Amino acid sequence: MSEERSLNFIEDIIERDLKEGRVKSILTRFPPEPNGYLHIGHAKSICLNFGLGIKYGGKTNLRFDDTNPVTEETEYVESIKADVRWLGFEWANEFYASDYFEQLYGYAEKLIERGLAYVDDSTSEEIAEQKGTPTQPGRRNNYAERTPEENLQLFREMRAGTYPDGSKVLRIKGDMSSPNMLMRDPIIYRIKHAHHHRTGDAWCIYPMYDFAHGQSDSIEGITHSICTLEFVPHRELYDWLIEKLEIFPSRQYEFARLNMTYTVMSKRKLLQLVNEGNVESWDDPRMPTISGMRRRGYTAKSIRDFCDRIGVAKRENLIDLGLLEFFVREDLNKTALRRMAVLDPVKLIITNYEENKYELLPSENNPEMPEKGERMLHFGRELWIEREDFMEEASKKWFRLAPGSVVRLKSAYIVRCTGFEKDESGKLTTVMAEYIPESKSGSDTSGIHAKGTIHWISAPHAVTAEVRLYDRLFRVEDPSSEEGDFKSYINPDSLQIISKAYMEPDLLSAVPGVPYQFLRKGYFVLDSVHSKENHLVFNRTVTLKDTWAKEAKKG
RNA sequence: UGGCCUAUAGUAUAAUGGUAGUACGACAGAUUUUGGUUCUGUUUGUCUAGGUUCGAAUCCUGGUAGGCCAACCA
Repeated sequence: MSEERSLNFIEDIIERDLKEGRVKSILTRFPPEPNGYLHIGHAKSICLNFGLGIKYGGKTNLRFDDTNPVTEETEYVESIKADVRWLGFEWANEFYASDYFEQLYGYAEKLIERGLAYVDDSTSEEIAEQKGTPTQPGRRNNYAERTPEENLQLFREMRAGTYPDGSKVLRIKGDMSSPNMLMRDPIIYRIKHAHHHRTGDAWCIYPMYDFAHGQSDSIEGITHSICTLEFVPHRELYDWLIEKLEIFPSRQYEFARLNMTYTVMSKRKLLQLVNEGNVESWDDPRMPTISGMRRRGYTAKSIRDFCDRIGVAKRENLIDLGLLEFFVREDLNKTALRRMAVLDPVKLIITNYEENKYELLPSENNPEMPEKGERMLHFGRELWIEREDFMEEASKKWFRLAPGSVVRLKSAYIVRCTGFEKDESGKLTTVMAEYIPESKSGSDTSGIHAKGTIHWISAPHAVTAEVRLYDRLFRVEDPSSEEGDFKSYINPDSLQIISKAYMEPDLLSAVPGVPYQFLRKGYFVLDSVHSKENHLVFNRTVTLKDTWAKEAKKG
């Protein structure tokens, strides 16, 4: 799989750092905020960070960036850990920014003592107003004149809980006329009398991202701190703080985040879809979340291969959902057991086959893996076939059933269609055919060539199950870039429920996570949420490539 | 109207001053008891204008286009 490929720009940097001895070994980290579920964009970051650790014989930490107690929950921590593990990665250490609160507080006092930070009593509106604009410099207020002693006392009182939320902040004494807005005296501590999922009520002041992330990197000795492009402006502050604090010089590098067609990739928007009931949950199989994809039947390998292939660069991108599907099919084709299932059933009567007689016919479990063996299928007079496999008036390109046509029933006999019946409304109810006894699969002596092969299931032996077919969540390629509310571009037909499909009886023993290919219909997996012992529910992971559908569309 | 980041086939990504390549897609064909798989072939590209150089996708300058930055979010 991993044939030699050229390096991405981060690998270039790492190889140079290793070669020139700037670092002896590398240490990366995956640093999610536990305020939501991980999505495929995070998978790119996970594969990058952990992949680099593995590739260069280094290590990777999992660090929760839990500096904002009001948005973070233990539930998210657990789901994130499960998702990273499921993707196939193991972290060297599990850390939390909150582990470092005491140390970070010490750093802050150090800055105050050196006159590099001050306590500001302004409101957030005043601070914003004084900040200026990208084209106009900001101005500093009188609070910036406070002495280190004064600041130290105020900051200690902030920590002690003397002041209410929003009444004071600690700011860096930066450069109010910097073209980089982030350097204009950024806030590094704010007062929040809130319960933290790990530190409980021990703290009422919390560090901001810029005073936690880089410092955590340094504390852990992270050599290469890899983040997404929107943090580019933060790098100047990241480096400034390392220099002033005289701590381990981690370095930040930025890459372009993943965007994919027909979905959205921001936690805020995904949360909205969940909260407003557009999807069932974070792990709805239509969601671009890791948990949603897992439930849908995407494999960890296919996601890793995808992340590998899309590469790492600094250019904005919008990747075709079809590429992910390609890797899903590629993996599943090799591993999924073949089964027959009829989703939209119509009776097929083999008129010259004896009533109440059945025979058992073998069929391969996976043509890609002969060692997976065969299972036996019941064949008899009454079968279920797919409604779309019959056409009353067919063109010469039609290989399936039509009056007079000849097709192979997969792993069974060749049949010749002799007739059909419709109900009063004109809906097809039954197809009639005669089988050719000497055309039996494996020992075909009929000399007849059938152009098409269709799947089927013995009517008396079939079990029923619910099947859920999914389509893209949005009607447009890039919902976030369209006019107006992104939710107005939701695809109303993203979920189709088939309440009664017929399938092979051994599917009764299916378990979530084990993929099947329903012949000619796609890859399916048992749904981990809705499936019950007496009510099977299968999710369609992805369709098979369908060149016929494309041909038919051409007219 | 400031600063920063970016620009290579339809979509991604490589070529690190020296033959523009790879994957997906599309198209055509072969194989096939899944209109699947597999195999073969074809197709399409360096944003623009200058400059440096024997030689530029690559370096420089201007332009154009897209993205990011004015949260007590991360």
